Amino acid sequence: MTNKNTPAKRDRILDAAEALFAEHGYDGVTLRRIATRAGVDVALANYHFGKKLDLFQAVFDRRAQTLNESRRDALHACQAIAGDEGPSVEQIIEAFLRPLELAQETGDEGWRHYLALIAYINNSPYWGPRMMSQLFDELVQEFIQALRKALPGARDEDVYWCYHNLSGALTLTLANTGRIDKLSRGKCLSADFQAAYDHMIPFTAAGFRRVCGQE
Amino acid sequence: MTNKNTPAKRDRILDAAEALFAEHGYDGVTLRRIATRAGVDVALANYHFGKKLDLFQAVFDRRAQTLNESRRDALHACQAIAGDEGPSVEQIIEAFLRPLELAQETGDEGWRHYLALIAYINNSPYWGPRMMSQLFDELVQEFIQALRKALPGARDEDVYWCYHNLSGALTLTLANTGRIDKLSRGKCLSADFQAAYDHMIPFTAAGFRRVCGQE
DNA sequence: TTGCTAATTCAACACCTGTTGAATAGTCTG
DNA sequence: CAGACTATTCAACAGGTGTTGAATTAGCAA
Repeated sequence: MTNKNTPAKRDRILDAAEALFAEHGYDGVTLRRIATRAGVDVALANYHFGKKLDLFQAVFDRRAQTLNESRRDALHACQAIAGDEGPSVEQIIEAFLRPLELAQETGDEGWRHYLALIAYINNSPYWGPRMMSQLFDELVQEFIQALRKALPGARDEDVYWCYHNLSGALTLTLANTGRIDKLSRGKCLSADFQAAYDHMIPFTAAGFRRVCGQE
Repeated sequence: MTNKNTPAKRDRILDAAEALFAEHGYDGVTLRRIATRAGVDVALANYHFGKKLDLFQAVFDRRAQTLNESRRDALHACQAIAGDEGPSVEQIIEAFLRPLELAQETGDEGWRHYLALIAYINNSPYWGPRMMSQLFDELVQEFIQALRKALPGARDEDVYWCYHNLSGALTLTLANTGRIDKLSRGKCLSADFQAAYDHMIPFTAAGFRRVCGQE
């Protein structure tokens, strides 16, 4: 009988690469380090995924669909409840953020690493433009569309700049650098994602309303 | 006579390293690429700065004092104008952000690269905790102190989480990834820092007020 | 068992990495 | 001019890099 306690080596490679890429970036990680962490020979990564860049892409792809689905479900759910006039800014942002919190709280470290990887890619002038759009833009546009409806009369560019601020606050949260821990001398913990979102939602919602003239 | 049109090679190394580190990160840049861009032999970086890590630190250090001074001046100036009750949240955030805009608009590309480098470091789970505090925490605490005064009765942790959101929005702006250009189909340009700050100031100020119960 | 195929390891390649010590050129002082 | 010191290049090192083809093992069908 095959041992199903430890995941297959292919998955262990993805897990190891995910964690290491998230912390050190693409160039900061060596295939040998990934292989060692996965308990596997170097050549196996190549056999399963091809070049290093393809492995990077595979890690990035793996959880994207799941994440998009739960976010889309959350958006549609709050739209269904809200009825004709549509959900409020707060409800939309909540649908945008809470699925991430849920993923982070599963006890599965993989999701935490994956979201930190997204933060790395999104903040990188090199990777950001190359990789983010292909997987996330379509859904983001849906959220922005919903926000526009919740902010009648808002100028398009204002909505985009507001989303940019939201995206930045989220990105730094996902990166999970522990800097707020030091600044606040332990009063805030960057690993406490619930607290982060509890503050981020009213913070950004108020920003949207103010900039888009709805107060 | 020595040619003072082209800067000394030592400075050219710093400039090249600054630009490349900002775009590709520490591990994504090779000393040979830096040397080539600077028009200089590989060994010269070592002669002037020692190890690669020391060069990285030297790049990070070079403009920090200048930046901190202009930010501190801006804060003290708005405090002097405001008098006893202190400046408003908007004025404090303005003092926090505008010096960056000025640096970015000098035509000197160096400052743009430097601020992108800060974004890279700040968002990195590896470098962030190791490098940000030493140069920037003292002044940041001064700003947070001013914000506390402008938000009487606010809970400390709320102020820190709000600052975290501000810091995230700023970081993504400095990274200058061009993603908002694509999302907005050209309506917004991530290179347009003035527009970014014009939106970020009211956005984050409204967030502070809402979360800290001042509305 | 014998095959067959996919999964995995082994061994090695050509190349690139950061770093260094010696050699050369440049600059200023006396 | 000689001398001294700094700045810069040259040449090379030991070790690490991604990648590959052949060899080995495991899993399963007939």
